[in-house]
Parts: sequence; C-alpha cells; structure tokens
Amino acid sequence: MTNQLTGGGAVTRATTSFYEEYDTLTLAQRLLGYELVHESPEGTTAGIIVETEGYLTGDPACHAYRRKTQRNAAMFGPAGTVYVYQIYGMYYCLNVVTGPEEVGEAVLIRALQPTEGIDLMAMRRSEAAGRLFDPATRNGLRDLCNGPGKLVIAMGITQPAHNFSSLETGTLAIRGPVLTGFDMVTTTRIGITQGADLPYRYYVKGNRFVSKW
DNA sequence: GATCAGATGGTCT
DNA sequence: GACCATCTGATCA
Repeated sequence: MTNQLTGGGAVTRATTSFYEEYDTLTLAQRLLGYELVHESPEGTTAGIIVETEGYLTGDPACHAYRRKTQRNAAMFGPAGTVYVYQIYGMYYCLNVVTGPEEVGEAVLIRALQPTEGIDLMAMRRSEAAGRLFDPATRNGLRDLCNGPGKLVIAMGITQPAHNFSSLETGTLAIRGPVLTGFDMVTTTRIGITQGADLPYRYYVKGNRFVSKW
C-alpha cells in the first residue's frame, strides 16, 4: 500500500521549503491545481484546490491585522502551518499560513474539486447539514466542497486536530501539482467588508467547483 | 437564476 | 454589545 500523503509517483507532498519560497499572494495563486489531502481514521479524502484568497499583513481584512491573539496565533507560525478558525459560531475555515514566522499572513482555501473519498465527504456533509448529500445527483458532487465551510466539513478538518499542525508532517497535506495548464481569474474577496476592493481572490477559470464565479 | 433572513457563538471592543 | 473570511432553505423569477 502506497503512502497517500507522500505519493507513490510524480505527485509528491509539498514540504516546508515550498511554502517558504513564495510570498503570500504568489502562493495563493500557485496552490491552485494542487491537491489537499486528509488521511483520517475513517478514510482518505482529497480534492484539487480551485479557489483561494490571500490575507496580508497591513490588510484590514486579515485576522492578524491588529495583533497576535489566542485565536489568530497560528497565523504567526512558520509557513506551511495550518490555521483553522471558527466563523459565525458554527463553521470553520482552513488557511495555509504563509510568509515569515511572526508576520501573520495566510491563504484561505475556499473550494475544492473532490478527487478521493467522495462517499466519505458526502457522509460528513449529510451528517453536518441534517440532510442527504448525494454526489450522484446533478449538483451533488459540486455541493460537497464549493465553499470554505463546506470543504472543512467534507474533509473532516477540525480545529483541535489541525490548527497549528504542519502541512509537511501532519495528517493534512498538500500534494501536486495535479492540475496544470488552466487559466486563472483574479477578483475581489468574498464575504468581507474591510479591504473589499483588494484583488486577492484567485480561482481556476471555468471550473464549476468554485464557490462563486 | 437571484436575493434574503435566520441560525449561532467565539472573539474583541 | 457588535462583529463576523458562512451555509441553508424559502421565495421570487
């Protein structure tokens, strides 16, 4: 049995040097086409990253804009750290920490194109929403991970298990690239009021798994 | 397709 | 006490 995270062939797990190599906005763009993978006790789930947003220091929409607090502490960790935070009292969002340590920048993962463990994703989404998600229906597959809160549920990502964890050594990883040769769209970010005019959102052009196009 | 209200609770002022 | 990096179902079209 091959190691899912490190990969058996040309597609390999990204290491810390990958996250350190690029500034936040460049990494937000480069992560498109890479695959997010979670090896959990229930099984492995994975999906191609098709939509991201960058959050920078000096950016009023960034959680680290004011100062380091208990909530945003993971953002100040080294590049390649996972930052999971709760929003609206009921959902969680996944970020890849970027930039130098103690700076506080990150890339929000907003949507995935499911590739592995689709039944498990559907089961998790069904349980969380209290209704049945059937990936075989017209939009069923698309509804699993086309939003930051949704993909966290489908992937089985939790704050206690993954906040502060390392994408290089933890159960959550990024591998790839698995999708190349696509066009990218740059737009303003979604769901924010501060810094709403900044063009820090990126997605794979024409990809139907993006949250909003 | 679009738009809108409600759910729901931690975090920071 | 106000503010959210959201999702869902209802309603209108």
